[in-house]
Amino acid sequence: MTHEHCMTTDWRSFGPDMLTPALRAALGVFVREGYHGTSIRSIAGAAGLSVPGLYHHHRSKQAILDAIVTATMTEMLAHSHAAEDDSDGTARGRFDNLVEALVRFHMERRDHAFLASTEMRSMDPQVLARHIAQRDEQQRLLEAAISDGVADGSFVSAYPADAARAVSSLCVSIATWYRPDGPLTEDEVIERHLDFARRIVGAA
Amino acid sequence: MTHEHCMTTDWRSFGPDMLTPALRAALGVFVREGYHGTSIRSIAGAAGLSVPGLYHHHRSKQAILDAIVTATMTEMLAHSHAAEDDSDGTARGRFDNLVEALVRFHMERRDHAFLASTEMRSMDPQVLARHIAQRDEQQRLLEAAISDGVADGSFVSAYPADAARAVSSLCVSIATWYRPDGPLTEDEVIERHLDFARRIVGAA
Amino acid sequence: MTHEHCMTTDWRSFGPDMLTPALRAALGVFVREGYHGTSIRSIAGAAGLSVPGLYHHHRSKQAILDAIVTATMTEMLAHSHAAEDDSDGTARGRFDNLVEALVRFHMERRDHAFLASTEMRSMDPQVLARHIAQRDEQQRLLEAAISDGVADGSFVSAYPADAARAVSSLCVSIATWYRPDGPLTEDEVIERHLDFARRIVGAA
Amino acid sequence: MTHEHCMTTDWRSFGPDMLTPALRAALGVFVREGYHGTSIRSIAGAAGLSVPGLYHHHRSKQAILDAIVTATMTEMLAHSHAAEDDSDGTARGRFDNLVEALVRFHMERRDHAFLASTEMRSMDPQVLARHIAQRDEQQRLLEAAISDGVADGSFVSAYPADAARAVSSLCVSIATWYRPDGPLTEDEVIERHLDFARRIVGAA
DNA sequence: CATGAATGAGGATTCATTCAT
DNA sequence: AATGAATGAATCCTCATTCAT
Repeated sequence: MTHEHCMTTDWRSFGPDMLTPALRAALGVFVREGYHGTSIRSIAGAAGLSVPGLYHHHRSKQAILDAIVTATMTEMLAHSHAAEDDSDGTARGRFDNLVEALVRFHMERRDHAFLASTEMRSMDPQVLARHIAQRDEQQRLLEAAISDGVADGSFVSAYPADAARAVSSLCVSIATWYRPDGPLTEDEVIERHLDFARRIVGAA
Repeated sequence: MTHEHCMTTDWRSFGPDMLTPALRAALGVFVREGYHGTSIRSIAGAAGLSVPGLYHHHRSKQAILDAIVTATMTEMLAHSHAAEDDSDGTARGRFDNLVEALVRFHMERRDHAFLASTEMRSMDPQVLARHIAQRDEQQRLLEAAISDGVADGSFVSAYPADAARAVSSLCVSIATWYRPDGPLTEDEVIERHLDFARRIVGAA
Repeated sequence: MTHEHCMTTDWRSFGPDMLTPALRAALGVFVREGYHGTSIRSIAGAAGLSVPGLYHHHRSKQAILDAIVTATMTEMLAHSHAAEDDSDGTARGRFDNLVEALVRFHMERRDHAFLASTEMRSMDPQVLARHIAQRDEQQRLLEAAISDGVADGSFVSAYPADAARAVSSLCVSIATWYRPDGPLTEDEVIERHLDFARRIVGAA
Repeated sequence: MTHEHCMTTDWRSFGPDMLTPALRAALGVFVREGYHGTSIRSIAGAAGLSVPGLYHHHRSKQAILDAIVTATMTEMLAHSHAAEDDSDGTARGRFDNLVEALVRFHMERRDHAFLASTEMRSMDPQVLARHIAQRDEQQRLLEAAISDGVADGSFVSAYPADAARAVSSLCVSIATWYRPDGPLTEDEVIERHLDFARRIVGAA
């Protein structure tokens, strides 16, 4: 299965994110205090910048949120596409890779994913619209793999769309509780959630 | 299975919640704008009170959040206990009823549950501690049913604790997307999520 | 020396003041927190009354201050007049008694005197005017005794009015530091300040 | 008598104080209305600043009080030390200079001194502690001069510590009534209070 | 890019006071 | 006289944002 997306083989590994230091600092504060609980001054402080210095890089607080969320969703989609492209092309292969990519992303980009799923109500309409569009694209990948699997008999589900949402919700929720220094290794989390996901779709 | 809990048969039905009008108004604004995005003025406005009128009933914004969250978690636990008490006592019966109770609660008390799971970072340490204690009690009910089911062969799961968290996350996420006027009826949501939950724990 | 004032022989002894319990409670809070730093609610609390209960007795916060200050100054003047009436009528005798009365008053009615001298800037013009009138009457008693003493050679002072103010200031300042449980007994304080006062006016 | 203190010869003259315009404006309002009776808005208005403009310079209302009081006490101590250093070293010389310095300070820095002695109950514990420490240092200078004078026979007093407090109170009270446009010139006030002070300590 | 200064608008909270009961 | 409920105005302080340097 080939595609126009890059990163075909690298979707399992995560380097540093694509955020500028200022955005990374903002992310940390946003996650800890919430968007509205965060002041521009505390972002600037965390970034080691003066307030006007921060404004030199970003037009507004909302633009900072936008930049983080967009970069996050873009990276998540890139990993998902790469994972699917890297699969054997079967419904089961695509599903497994998509789930693994989602699980990995919500561990490796825990804060990013948490912010994106948690601050939707703080996004300006335009920003929110773009975010939802990207989230929906992600959702469609999963739904397609499940529907195809149901069609060819690999999966057994009476309501594939709901199953897709359930699997997706499950993966997203990982960002809520996973800690790198917690009791579970990354591989254990992947293994268990792949198991849960396969069960939800009734994989043989 | 009988118990000291009340509401033994009523756990499937939900009347109006136990919130005062002011708290109910606050809940609405909190859900729409977030705790920090909500001003006391807008709460008072939504409640049809003047600002000092609101303060007459509640000591602070945080106390309002506390009152809502505590009432919510208390009601959720009451329903869960009643559901379990109302079961046939088998692991499967207890699990089914607990899941159904959770699903119902996250539909019928969508805003309440959404707020409780979404504003943990806005809670003062003391409030947060009580919230977590109640959430943990809920989680233990589910875990016990699953573990018992695994022990007696009703369920098949290599990691019951993680399965309990997965089922719980799934139910909680319902509050994120369910709408009473959406495409799915309550009964459909219950049926499908019971199905997902049973699959996750490998019910026969 | 006889006069129309009562309490001729009792000016050395102080029973409970003439304040109602509510006013006494208010006095305590005013002294501790200052007039503007004190809320009606804290006065009501200290008095064991509800807020409307307090308003039943007193028209406003300012009326409370007025009642305390007026009662205080009236009592002080009564003691001063009684002390003078009780003297042998000589300049020296009147001066000694007046100073002793002042010193006693600023120890026995410490809070009252402290408030009266400290919250002049918080008094409404009308209240302030009455307060100043009473303070001036007090001052005149002292000045007259000193002037008479200078005239008859009992005292030696080139500027009796300034000496009167100095003696008065000295007595008033006692309310700032004197504590009943402090190192000095009342009699010691009286003895020493009588000494200082006599020296200031150059008593033989 | 030489010392490490500066201003050895200048202790009789007062230029503009060391306060910033904002602090000077605050001082005026504080003296007129009292600390608790003064709003940040009125300080900002008096200073020709917006409210946040004022906060740009000072962290809080209490910090403004602190800055004024600390500057005041520091200047008073500097003048007292300089006055003592400038004396002939005898108990009488030191006493005279200290009293003159105190009297001058309470005329030239009337508002400053009035605020410092009047708003002690409005100071936060930390601020209050520093203020008291500086006030005590001032008091010790006076006490030492008096004790030395009693020891060498220059003064006659049975209770030097109380005499020191009396002299000090007398000087402080000047800030309460002195007005530059009043009936007494500075020199007259100095002359008279030096006379009172010397009499209190029984100077020959 | 940093600094320092500035601001209108708004944040949560409390004020003195009133009134129906 | 007490209670509970209410309120307009004001409290201290912080917000996101801007501009001159």
